[in-house]
Amino acid sequence: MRVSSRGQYGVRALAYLAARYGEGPINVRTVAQAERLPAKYLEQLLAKLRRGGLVRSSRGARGGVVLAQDPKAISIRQVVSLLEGSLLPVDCLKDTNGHEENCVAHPLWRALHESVLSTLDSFTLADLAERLRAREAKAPRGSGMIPEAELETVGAGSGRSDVHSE
Amino acid sequence: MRVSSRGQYGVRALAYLAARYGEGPINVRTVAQAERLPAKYLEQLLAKLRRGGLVRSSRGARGGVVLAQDPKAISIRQVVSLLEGSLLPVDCLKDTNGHEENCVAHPLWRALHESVLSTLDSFTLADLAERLRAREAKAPRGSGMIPEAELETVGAGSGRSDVHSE
DNA sequence: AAGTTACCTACTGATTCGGTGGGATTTGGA
DNA sequence: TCCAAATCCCACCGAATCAGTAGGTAACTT
Repeated sequence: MRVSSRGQYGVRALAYLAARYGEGPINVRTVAQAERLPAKYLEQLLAKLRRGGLVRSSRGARGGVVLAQDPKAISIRQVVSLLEGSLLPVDCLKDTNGHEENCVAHPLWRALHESVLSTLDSFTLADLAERLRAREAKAPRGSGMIPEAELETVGAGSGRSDVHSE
Repeated sequence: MRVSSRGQYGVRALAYLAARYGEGPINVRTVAQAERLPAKYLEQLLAKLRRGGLVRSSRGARGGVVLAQDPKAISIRQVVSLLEGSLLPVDCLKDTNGHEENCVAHPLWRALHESVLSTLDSFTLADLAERLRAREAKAPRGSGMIPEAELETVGAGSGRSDVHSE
């Protein structure tokens, strides 16, 4: 029941983009450095997310990557699902033709699957962006924690879904 | 977010044992044939489950494997957890020292983890055994005889306690 | 004693994971 | 116009995990 590094990296990268939503394109290397991720690998992950419609990109100088939608509108399920492929815990859930339940533990796996989807649906990029901004405000550069690239004023008005605010 | 074949095989095997709980040792080859699982592989899985205290075994002729507890008292979480190792979706949940949340998405992964555990806790081997018996009654193996002794319903509810922590 | 069964360890082919590397293409700016 | 910056695309690669096999040893029944 692991979430691979693809999923984790992707979530972190998009959370970073979400925290800067509205500021225009950010290039991949910047994201990679800020989140301490391998740049070329992240490039591939973002390409997948672009093909999945979650980000838009522009090439050439001053190009970069931007979220395709408002952070509030992007659930973690969308992100993880694109990077991880199917989230089905077992193959016997595959036949959605609705007739035969081939495996004995079918109700179990189905419950597990829906529980996972439901949880992943209940978080959005806006939730993570909020935490990320809070952390950046708390640990400005120089302190040992998270050296951040540039912390210019993040004035973007964030309407946040307050489901998971703590 | 896959459950490996180890986990699935183990659940099926224990469900089979659960459906025959109280009938004494059943040898591994029988279980393997009934559930269409590779015998030698299943042997390894059951060894793990034995070391984890979920089954007891006896060697030699007429030996075999038996559930160590009432099927109602064994949750699927225990089974999967033993075979799959840690069920933590990501490593940043590892430090249970309760103070530092190192990763930004920590609340997300924690919610995911608990949602998984909760679902896996809510099913027991007795649940699966019931379905298994129902299936066998409906489609008895045509040529080979799978001895289908009727079991009386196992005694009244023992609330399963959450012994298990990660 | 003989046969049956679980136990244990080692090995293995296939697949996935987690990246790297190198180029081609597009774009903005001097 | 030309260069630098950036994404895009694809091939490759070592390491780890997965899903078993194989074979011998120990214990138990008859």
